[in-house]
Amino acid sequence: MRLVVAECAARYTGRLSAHLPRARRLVVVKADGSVLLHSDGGSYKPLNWMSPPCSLAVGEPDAEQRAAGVTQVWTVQHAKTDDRLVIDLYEVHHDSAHELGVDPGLVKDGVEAHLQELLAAQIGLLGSGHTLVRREYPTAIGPVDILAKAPGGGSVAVEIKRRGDIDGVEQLTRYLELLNRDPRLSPVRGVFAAQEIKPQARVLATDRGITCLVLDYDAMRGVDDVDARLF
Amino acid sequence: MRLVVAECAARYTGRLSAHLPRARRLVVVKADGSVLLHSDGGSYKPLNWMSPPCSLAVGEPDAEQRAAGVTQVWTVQHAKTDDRLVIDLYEVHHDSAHELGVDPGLVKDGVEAHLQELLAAQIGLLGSGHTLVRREYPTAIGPVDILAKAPGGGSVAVEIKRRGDIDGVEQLTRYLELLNRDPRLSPVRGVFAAQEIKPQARVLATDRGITCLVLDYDAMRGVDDVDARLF
DNA sequence: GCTTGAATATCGCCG
DNA sequence: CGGCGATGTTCAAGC
Repeated sequence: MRLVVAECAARYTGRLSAHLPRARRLVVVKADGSVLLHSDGGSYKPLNWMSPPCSLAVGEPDAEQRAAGVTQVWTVQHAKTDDRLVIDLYEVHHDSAHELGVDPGLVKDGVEAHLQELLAAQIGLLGSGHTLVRREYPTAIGPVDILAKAPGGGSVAVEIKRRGDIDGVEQLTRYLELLNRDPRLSPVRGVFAAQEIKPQARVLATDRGITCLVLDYDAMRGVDDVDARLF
Repeated sequence: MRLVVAECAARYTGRLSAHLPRARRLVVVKADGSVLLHSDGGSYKPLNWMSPPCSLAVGEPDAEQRAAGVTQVWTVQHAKTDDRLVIDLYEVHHDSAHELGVDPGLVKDGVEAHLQELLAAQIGLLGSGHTLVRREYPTAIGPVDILAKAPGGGSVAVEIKRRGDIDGVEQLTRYLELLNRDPRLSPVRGVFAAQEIKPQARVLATDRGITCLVLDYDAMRGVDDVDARLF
């Protein structure tokens, strides 16, 4: 990522034509070639930008531009469309480059985390007599969403998804294999819990002796709200 | 505007809950207090952000965070809602501040300018036999969008708008009054061209003997593309 | 000021 | 890869 703070003007052509009069701005050049032009206010949206895939060519100003103070002309061309962003750079106040690496990305823990929280609080949904051991029960291959004790002995491992797909069943299967090696927990039964369980996932789960549990998010929130009002 | 490149992790709560695992990112703090967290890829949208109005408070990490390597904790709180973004900063690789001043902002010369360009290239849309005199034909009260020669003698003045409103008809009327005083051009007929013409504008234009011409932007672009392919 | 609709929308899911 | 819907949407125009 390259960060440039400079006096600049820009012209964009693509779906529309637009231009930015000369002003001091932040120019961000990302590793994928995309470019953002940011002012010191507004929302997260840049004044102008070019989305990837695109390429940046640094050129020389012509005589007229040079006389006006332009030191560099950047042409950012989209690889697939004819979208083009041309930036005239005047005085450059800052210019630095940074290695950032690949980003793990944003994790939205909205619904899934909330479902885990709610199911832990309403552990009886697994069946009468179950007790919570803990959420995010650690194993060598990652934490299990919920681990509970079954009333008749043995344990229950729960994998929670917003949408229950085959991947989730596979994940739970790996956990179960590991957990069942632990004599303090064994036998460990599996519960695949989700707001919506795909037919293929249900077939696979059932075939492996895993119980499917469809979670009614609104109903669970309702119970939670009632609890909250009681205390 | 402050630019920080640092190892960081973040948590956002507001309309949803989300978190960013630790990674090296760009943190932009704008003059209005808004904050952007950018990775080295993706689109112009930040991984996470806080929109203005908001305030940034820099705090100390607690013992546990300090042991994990956190050096600063930034809390960005929205002024009107309970939206909050908390950023844990680990190693800081870059930190600089820049005065940018007020930005004049983006000027969209998109559709109207493009329509003028396209109509000039497809001047036959005014009727068979018309020839272009010039775009932006200068008058004492400003340039007329397009001036053309009519096949039977006389001229045609065209006012182009994206959305044709009464104001545009008034504008064209003023131009026509002026242009008709010029014996080299007279008689000058008026054409009011727009992607969409409001009923009131159409009534006024018709009443004044001005022709209304609805422009099909996509079709005109299509013709333009065909031309481009031929050359 | 509120409401409505477009956006260089972006983003994720589903077929 | 194309289509559809949601977005912490943002943004501008109309009323």
